[in-house]
Amino acid sequence: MSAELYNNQERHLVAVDCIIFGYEDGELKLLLFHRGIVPAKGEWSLLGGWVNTDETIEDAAERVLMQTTGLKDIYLEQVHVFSEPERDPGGRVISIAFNALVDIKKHNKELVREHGAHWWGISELPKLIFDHDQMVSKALEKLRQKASYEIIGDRLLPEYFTISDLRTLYNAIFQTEFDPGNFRKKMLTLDALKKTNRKDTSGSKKGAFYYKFKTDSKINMGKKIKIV
Amino acid sequence: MSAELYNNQERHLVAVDCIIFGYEDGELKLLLFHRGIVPAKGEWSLLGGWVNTDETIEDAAERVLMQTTGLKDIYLEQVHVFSEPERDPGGRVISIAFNALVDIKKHNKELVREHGAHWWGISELPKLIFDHDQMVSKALEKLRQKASYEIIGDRLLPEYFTISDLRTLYNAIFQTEFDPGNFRKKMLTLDALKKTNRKDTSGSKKGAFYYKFKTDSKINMGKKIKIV
DNA sequence: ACAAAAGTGTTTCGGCTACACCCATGC
DNA sequence: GCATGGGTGTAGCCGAAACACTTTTGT
Repeated sequence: MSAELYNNQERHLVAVDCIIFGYEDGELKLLLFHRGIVPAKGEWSLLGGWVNTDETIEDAAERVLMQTTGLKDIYLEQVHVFSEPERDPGGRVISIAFNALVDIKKHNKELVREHGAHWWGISELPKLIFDHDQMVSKALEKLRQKASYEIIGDRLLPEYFTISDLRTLYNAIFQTEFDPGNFRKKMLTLDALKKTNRKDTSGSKKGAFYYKFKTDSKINMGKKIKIV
Repeated sequence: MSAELYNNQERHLVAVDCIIFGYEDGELKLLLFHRGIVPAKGEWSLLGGWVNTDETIEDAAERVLMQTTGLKDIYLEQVHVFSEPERDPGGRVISIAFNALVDIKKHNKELVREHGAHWWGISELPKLIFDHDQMVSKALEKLRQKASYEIIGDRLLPEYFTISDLRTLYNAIFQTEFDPGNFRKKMLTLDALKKTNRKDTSGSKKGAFYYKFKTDSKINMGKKIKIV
């Protein structure tokens, strides 16, 4: 069993591209980068990086995110593999798209600025290079699906937040307006949130209680996948 | 813009592994292979193949399936990328797992026999090489999710089938017993099936009408992804 | 006649929806 | 007091689940 067993086979460049979601000012946002290398230098793109021999693709995505945003322990999820031979005019690159959910408040703004990055509202994205538009579209689809089955705020919101914050996040994700009363009831029946006794008075005169996620997160939405 | 732009980067072997689902005798089955090359020669594995430079990973999966089973136009869906550096003792191979749904009746049995393949019931699989067990587990999860949102029989069942056939397939997929009456009603409300006037009398004295899928398949199960 | 699967009907239950309606407070 | 968002209550609707019941026909 040597490493040369498969030597007759073609080898490929493998990359990861990260769709970095954040949430700020009631809007779902994506972190995009001015591409620093040819081809398409200077255009907007997702955060990408090469996969090395001694790491998994998840490791690679984590490393690239750490180097660029200073964040660690980021939620990552595979989205889709893009492998059109001509997708990157610079050469044949197989790229795995990853969803990354980050708390905008926490990332290292210096690092990000250095890398020529900018947060864009989900509904006003610029044209992206290559097939990155497709990646974003798949990523959003996946994010919505995920958000349908579990509360995903724990990665996008700060530690303490109000139910209204959570609702506004969901409004942004699904581009709709959820009924405040029904939304609250649904979220509370899931038994994933812990009420604190502090209030946020910035949003209303009455003030809204802060909640936080229970430690055993990963609560599902009760919508069991089930047919018939 | 030359093909040598990215020449400093490490290149990797990229493979596809196909989880080939079929349905026969009321059981969900997987097509497994006696591996023909070292390492792990002779052990059971999924159908795998290398990705070439001039093709997408989907092309590669299609090609491998065609060469091995003689089938074309097979339903394929990406499942997950497996990239542990040590997952294959023969070398660092990044593998993309694909779900393939085939009509067992249609494949080229000669070709398959030549390749030392065998259909295994989903509940009595042998130990598989490498991380192929994990692949199967992810594949099943994905299949169930898919089956929850759309009727998937059109790839696994013959052209004409009874509602009972469809129910038995679903029973096999979800390892449960759906209520015959409720199942029938649910499937018919989806408006995806077309009744014929021929009957299958093999299953009962009364006989059951054959149905076929409406041409515009891809009907979803009415379970809209929706929260609140 | 009877067994056995096909197919229909009925009742109950729980969750979602669409509201109406209090509550607390800053102005 | 009144406007504003926070928070609670409730009636109606709809689909899932459970299960009784009717139909058909080979034996």
